[in-house]
Amino acid sequence: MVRDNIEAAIKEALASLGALHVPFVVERPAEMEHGDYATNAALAAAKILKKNPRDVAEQLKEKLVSQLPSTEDSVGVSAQQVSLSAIKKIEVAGVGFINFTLAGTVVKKIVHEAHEAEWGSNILYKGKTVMVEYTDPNPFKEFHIGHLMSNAIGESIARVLEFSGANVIRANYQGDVGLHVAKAIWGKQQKPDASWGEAYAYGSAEYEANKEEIDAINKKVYEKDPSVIALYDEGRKHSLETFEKIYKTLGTKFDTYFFESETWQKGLALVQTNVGKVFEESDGAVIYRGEQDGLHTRVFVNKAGLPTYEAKDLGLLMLKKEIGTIDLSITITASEQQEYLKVVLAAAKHIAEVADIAQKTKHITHGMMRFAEGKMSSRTGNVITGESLLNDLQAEAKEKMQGRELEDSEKTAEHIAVGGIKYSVLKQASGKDIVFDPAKSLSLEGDSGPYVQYALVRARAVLRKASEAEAVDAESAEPSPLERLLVHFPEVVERAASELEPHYVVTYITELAADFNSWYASERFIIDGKVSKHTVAAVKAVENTLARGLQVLGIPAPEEM
RNA sequence: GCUCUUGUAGUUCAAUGGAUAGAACAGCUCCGUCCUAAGGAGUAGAUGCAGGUUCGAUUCCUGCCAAGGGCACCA
Repeated sequence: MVRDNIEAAIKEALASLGALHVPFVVERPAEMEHGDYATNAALAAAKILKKNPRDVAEQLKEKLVSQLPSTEDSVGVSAQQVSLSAIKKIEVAGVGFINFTLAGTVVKKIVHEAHEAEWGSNILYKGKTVMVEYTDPNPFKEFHIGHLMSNAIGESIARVLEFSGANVIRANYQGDVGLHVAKAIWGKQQKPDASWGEAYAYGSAEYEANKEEIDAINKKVYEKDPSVIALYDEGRKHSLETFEKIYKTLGTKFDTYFFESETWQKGLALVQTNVGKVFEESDGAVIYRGEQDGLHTRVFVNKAGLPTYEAKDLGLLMLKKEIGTIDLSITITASEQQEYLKVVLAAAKHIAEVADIAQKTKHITHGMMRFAEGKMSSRTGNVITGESLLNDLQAEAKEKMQGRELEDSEKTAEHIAVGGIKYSVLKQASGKDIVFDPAKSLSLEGDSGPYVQYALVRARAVLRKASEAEAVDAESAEPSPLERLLVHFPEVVERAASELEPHYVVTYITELAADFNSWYASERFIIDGKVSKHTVAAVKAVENTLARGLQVLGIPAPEEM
């Protein structure tokens, strides 16, 4: 990437000025007049050297210019090997910024080769194996909106990491034992004709009145007692199959599944062998005193001797470790589990078997999805499940498309619904609550998944028409703002990968889509059956970049809409 | 009470210690025979409060205020 080359050159120039280890950034300036890249290196160095920033900037510029070849032969440079010779202009500006403007030929070259080149340096995570655990729904319960959020974030992080060269293992951890299972089974026993969802709802509602009976079932499930096993297997299978359909719609394919029915024994064993060392007994339970790490105390094994979720999570760490060498393990959950997981990981770091994997674990959280008031129709009463949300949005999308002749309007509506939800979830930095407005998420006016999808569809339509037109050579003009924006895509994804924040990609492709739409509205591409090769190349680059951007976000790209 | 997270236009979100805080929606003005107008152009509008560090703070530190999460056998 050009950016990397500039960064390396600046490092070299700084070193020759005697300023080592200066923290600086090379970024896209807010203003196009400031060039294609800008750095605060001189400002940062001036601080360390205790000199005037402008003077340092001038010196730095001199060094950089002296590194430029005297002949401006940038035409023979390929997109991957753009060197400093690709730079047309280096300027000192403002309080001491150094701005770089790329040679027009180089911008065009990068842009026009983009559709062929394997983009991205693929260096950041090259050779690294990263496990991403996300979605985590519980069999016997509904797939709710939180799972949708976890899925959207996890899938995009997985893809962004893959873009950066990582080998990603997608993992899903599901609670197939526990009280919720017992409630569902009890409900089904009482009402054999009810659906599993209704059975669970009934069991939940009746739990207090039938506590003993349901608790007994819970124990039987753990023990795989023959009296419940048939019903258990049926319900579990039904849930998992339902989930699998949703994953398919959402575009996720998991590599591995973990279940609580596999983690609890391992976790329990880990806790038991460390009582007196890591854990202590208190009031009949086994606890970890998180206060030693500035956290709080949590119960790992309850009075009855059963493992809590904490112990099960230790068992999960064991299972993850058994998969093989993992360089980074990412877990995505709702933010309400943030403090909880800190305690579990703190305890795990004291246990030899799982200390290493605990050390490598990063927790990414998402807030709750709240709904803009009064704008959500729900067919299932008060509860909006992930499924019903998808279905409602799909129906709404289909309605919006009425009058259009599409090959597969059902599929297109699905793509729009999924894109609308995912975009809404991914457009902001993770951790905060999301206010979801269904109408806005499907609207083509303004920031939305469909808006970006639509820009892509338009670009594709132009390319189709252009392929029927006569391609003519055009005078090579200076690159347009749109083309200059296209150059930055790889570094945006790389930043998303290094910070595990997909929203950078969302912001970027939205800007790109808007710029393209603006261009589209102001320009006629095909005139009298003729189209400039130049235009075709630029549109192709837009199409390619939008498609890739959506792809790393896990947002489907419809062919038409 | 302790602790974590978050406070940016009317609303929903951006901003890597830097250049004039950037978008979208809603508002107000405009653009319809043409490659998908499900679009586009323009306009107005914001950093919770008070200190501190810095050449420079939405960003870092301290205090306050406000919202949300967590704090013993649920997940």
